[in-house]
Amino acid sequence: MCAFHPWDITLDEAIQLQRKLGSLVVMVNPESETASLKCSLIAGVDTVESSDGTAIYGGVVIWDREKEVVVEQSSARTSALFPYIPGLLAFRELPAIIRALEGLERTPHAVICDGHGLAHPRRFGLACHLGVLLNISSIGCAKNLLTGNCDQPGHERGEASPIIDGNEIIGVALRTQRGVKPVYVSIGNRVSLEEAVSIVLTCTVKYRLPEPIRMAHRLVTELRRGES
DNA sequence: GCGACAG
DNA sequence: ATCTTGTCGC
Repeated sequence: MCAFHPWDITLDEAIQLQRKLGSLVVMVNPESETASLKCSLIAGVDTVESSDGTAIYGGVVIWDREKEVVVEQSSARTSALFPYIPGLLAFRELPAIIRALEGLERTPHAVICDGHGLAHPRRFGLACHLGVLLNISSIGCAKNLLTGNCDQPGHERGEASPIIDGNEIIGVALRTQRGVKPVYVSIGNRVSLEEAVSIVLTCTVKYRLPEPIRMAHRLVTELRRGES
């Protein structure tokens, strides 16, 4: 079982938990900028369901963005205890992700998540949830918007436009490659939005999605193939 | 009430 | 997420 807090809870309890933990998000990197630049180990996490939907495969890959190679990976399989509900994704995916992370020997500088961080109705998406529970730096990198609106960013790699919800900027739409759809980057925990964007950009060498996310996706998909 | 809705 | 073959392009 996972520590931290229960995962087999009701919908109302999950929402209250998000409101409670939301105040613990740290929107800056406590480490110095110079120190963060030296850290090249970035992890990506992802999950996939078993074909019958009763199990979750979680995977994590640590990517060295300087050498551009995978240096470590870990995975886990857990029972699915919570349904997929937009806004409550963390309660379905995090148990498997956390168990996968516990299998790592190295400590990455930051973890990129396949989903939102602050760009969430209650400002507490999966990336925030993971970062707060483990007290680590985390980044949300989603393929679609959940809440808020934004203009289309310029078509060149690196161009971005803010995601606005009400009167606050909750993330950015970021063009990671020329001519591809943008990804939606937001703060998870212990990073600034600027550093989150920088990390995502340095990890998108060739494709739309950050390399650590692509590798983690590949890992869990392969696990399901061989165990279903 | 109606539409939107990460993976 | 998933249903799904070929096909256009580097």
